[in-house]
Amino acid sequence: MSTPVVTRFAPSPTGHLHIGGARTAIFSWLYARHFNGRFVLRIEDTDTERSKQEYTDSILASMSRLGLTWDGEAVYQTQRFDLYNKYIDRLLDTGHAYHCECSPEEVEAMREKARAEGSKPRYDGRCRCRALGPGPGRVVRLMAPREGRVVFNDLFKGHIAVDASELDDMILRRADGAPTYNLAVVVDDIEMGISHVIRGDDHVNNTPKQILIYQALGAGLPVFGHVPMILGADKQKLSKRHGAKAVIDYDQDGLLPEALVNYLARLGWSHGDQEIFSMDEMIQFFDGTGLSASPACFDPEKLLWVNAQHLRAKAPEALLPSLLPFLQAENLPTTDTALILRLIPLLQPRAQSLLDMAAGMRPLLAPAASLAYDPEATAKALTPETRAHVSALAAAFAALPAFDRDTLHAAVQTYVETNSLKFKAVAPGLRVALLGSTGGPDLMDAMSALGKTETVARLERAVSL
RNA sequence: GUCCCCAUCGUCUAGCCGGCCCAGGACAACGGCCUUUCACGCCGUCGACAGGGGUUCAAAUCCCCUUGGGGACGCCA
Repeated sequence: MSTPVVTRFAPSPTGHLHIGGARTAIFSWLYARHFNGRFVLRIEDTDTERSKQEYTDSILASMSRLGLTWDGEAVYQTQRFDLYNKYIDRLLDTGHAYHCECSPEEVEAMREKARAEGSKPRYDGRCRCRALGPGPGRVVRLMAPREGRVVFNDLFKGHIAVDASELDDMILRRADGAPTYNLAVVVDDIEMGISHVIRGDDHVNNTPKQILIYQALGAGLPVFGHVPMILGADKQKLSKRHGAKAVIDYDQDGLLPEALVNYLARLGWSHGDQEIFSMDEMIQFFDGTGLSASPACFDPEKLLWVNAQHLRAKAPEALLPSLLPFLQAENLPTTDTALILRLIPLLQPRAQSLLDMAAGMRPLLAPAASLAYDPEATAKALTPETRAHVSALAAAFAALPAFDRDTLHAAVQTYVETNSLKFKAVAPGLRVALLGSTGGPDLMDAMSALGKTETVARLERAVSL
């Protein structure tokens, strides 16, 4: 009988969900889903200066977009101050916390001094034994043990130990009465029944401090798991400059949510040599093992490749809704969904993103009148001689009983043979006449998808220009 | 400065309770094949165990040191 797994994601709404946060959320979510546990959300909005409702909304929207479903309602820390105060009072009552009247300036001076002496900057605990009561300008501090070691076994990083002398009497309640981060987190994790605290690596140093609070409270410890950070391509901490974009930005780039999740999960985690995972496979395979202990560099190119794999694996019908906005952004007509559905398979092997795909559809979807003919390609491929071939072929196509790729191919083949030509003698002209340039999907596929009327019209129009 | 963590190809990684590894896969790069173009795909090339000490018959795998990297040291979260 093991305890149920409950994990959480606890963003502070001071910005949009960026990929680093998304990745820790992914691991936390995967862990809960893998063990059929619960995954809950907590909004750490106690920094009223920087927290904004629009960011909360944005973060929740990004989570949904990525498919990271959470259980129950999100919890807001600003609504639980009574709870935190109850715990702080309990700590005060049991002698595990005390009031301190040192000013921020005094504490800063202590830190300076410690730094100058070559030790870790910390509060020296001078108010510990003064038995001060509450009062203006006073904070509540934890009566932290001065000796011993705080040790824990990290789910991903293994054994971690910190000497108690490294930790100071951290503030639990600010002078304005508001609880501090570390206190609130511990109280919430206890109250919410979190079994596994899976969070970013930047919190490893908070963990020993928080463990001290658990111990002062006489509460049992959850399992802690710190997932390594993501670094930019230059190995520096990921920032806006290094491509640390928000999840919503990737929507605009035409990335599929499942591809982004796949890439982010695979960054730092592995399951043998497998690169491409469906959401279900990730849930099935992510059991907390296989996660690297070291930071990983974000690679936009591989992300794009992963996206391409997902793009190709997806059914055209499933792709259509996500593609439509990109076509509209390209000012392409989107009313003929049957046509777009026929076009999608032609572009799937040629596009890495929905953005690519929409751009690649331009020569096929744009009205023939607005088709751009590449001057160089036209000059080269549409000579008087090839124009005659295109013209003749257009006539032949018009008479075709069917318009599938095989029929078309046979028609071209017949034309080529009866005129003792090579396939290559007519193909480039046909292509430029049809699409305006030399690149793009298979000719027969393209013509078949466009249909007889449009194809013939395009060909005739091109030779008359 | 102090503390914590980390260290395999340019990047993500497999391997890490030692021998199957003159280190495997993927992205990128480069070359080729396929081909009506562009792609896809396929084949191949380039390319790494940070350095130094140990332990051992045997170390990428265990231990120590050095170096390098990251994180953290708030009345922010």
